[in-house]
Amino acid sequence: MKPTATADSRTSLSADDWAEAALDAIAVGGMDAVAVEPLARGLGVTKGSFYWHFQNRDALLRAALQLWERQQVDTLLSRIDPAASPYERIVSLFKAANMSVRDGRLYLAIAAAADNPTVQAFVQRLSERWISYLDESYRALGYAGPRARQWALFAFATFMGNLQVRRDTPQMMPEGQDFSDYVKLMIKTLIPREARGQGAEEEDDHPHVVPMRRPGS
Amino acid sequence: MKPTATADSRTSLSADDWAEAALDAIAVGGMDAVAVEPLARGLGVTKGSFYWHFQNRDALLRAALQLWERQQVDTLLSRIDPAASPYERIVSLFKAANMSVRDGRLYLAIAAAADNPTVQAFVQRLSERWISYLDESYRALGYAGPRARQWALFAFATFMGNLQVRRDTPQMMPEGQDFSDYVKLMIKTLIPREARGQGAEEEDDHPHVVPMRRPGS
DNA sequence: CCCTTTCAATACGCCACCGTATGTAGACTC
DNA sequence: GAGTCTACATACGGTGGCGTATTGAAAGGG
Repeated sequence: MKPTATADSRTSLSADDWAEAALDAIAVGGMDAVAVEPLARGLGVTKGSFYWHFQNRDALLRAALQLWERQQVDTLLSRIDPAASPYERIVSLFKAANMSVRDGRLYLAIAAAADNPTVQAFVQRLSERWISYLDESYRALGYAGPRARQWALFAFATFMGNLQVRRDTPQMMPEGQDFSDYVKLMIKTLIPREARGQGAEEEDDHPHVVPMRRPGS
Repeated sequence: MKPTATADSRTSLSADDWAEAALDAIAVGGMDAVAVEPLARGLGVTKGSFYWHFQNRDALLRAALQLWERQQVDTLLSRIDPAASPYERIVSLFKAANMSVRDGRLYLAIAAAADNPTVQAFVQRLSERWISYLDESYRALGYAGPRARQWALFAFATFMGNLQVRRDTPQMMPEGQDFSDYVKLMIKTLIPREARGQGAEEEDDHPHVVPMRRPGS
């Protein structure tokens, strides 16, 4: 697992160690926590070390964001089990979003700084990836283009919103069985019907969610 | 519309002017933008003025948050038309959430600082209010206690997520008719069935799809 | 007219962080 | 065992924001 460059590690630091420390700092204190001297203190060195590895603060930020993007893409790719049904893929994505508290905070903190030109491209690429992944899953569920995109955005927004609620008002989140029910409700609502593996290939305007009889009015 | 204390206003400032300026700054630059000297510059004065109206920066923050809370409660109360159906109330809440870009950014920025002890109480009270409002609406739609609460949280999270997407990756948001369809999809999905309110205008091309039926039917 | 009150300008010390310049201990090189 | 490269430490100047202390000016009140 590598020393991870904790303060007691006596081996010398690498640029990646700084980037990881920066991500940890972002998850806790937001983008402004990427400050050279505090990070150096946390790593048990002085900024003399930092300016050997990086040209300036922004270079560290870019390195951290690249590391973040790689990690995000990895977790996304790890969800792509080719044998899995679209339903399973969306569900596992949903559960991944609720898994690591740190990663959630990290995502939110970075996204919140999307007005920063250094950050913008990363956030856009990542968001696009997630939404595209969802989009494809919904297409595989039989939804036509625009509809699939709408469902994908809907699901993505719900993911993000849950991250937020968990971060900002965790006491609002139900616990235990109630939480399970909550998640199940969202999953059932966001993935209507076709839990079955085979993707329909219909070209209709709206979800071809056939086997639902109309409400008898 | 009151002078709003723009830089050219020659009348002397009030504490409320500072609080409003602080809210504007938060909406644009986050909590850290509540900085005495920059705000003073924006108002066309020096911090000599500020420290006459406030004891310190945190006092301004509290004043701004109180102003924010009042405004939020007002917009919430303005949604409570006693004659409106629960359906209409949720819909109008949903549309209110998509209305003012500034207010959205404001909410997100403040919520993101919920770890700050000064901010925490405000965010919790406000979130609780919104969720309770949704909760009651869902109860009025016939959902039992835990279920109504789950739907309320679900809807709230979706609201927040949409705010985020609009702030961080606005180009992901559909536009024009596609956006309308997107909103309609969310509304139809989040408010299942009981569109009893006669004000519900459904000029939709296909019959109202029943999103889900109780399991084990 | 003076005097108080209100609102603001100016000047100061303090701290945190950025970036640079330079020093330096250890390893490695031959 | 002198040179060189690596990975830091130290010291310095600069910037931006906080808070305080002091001064100033205009308005209204007696």
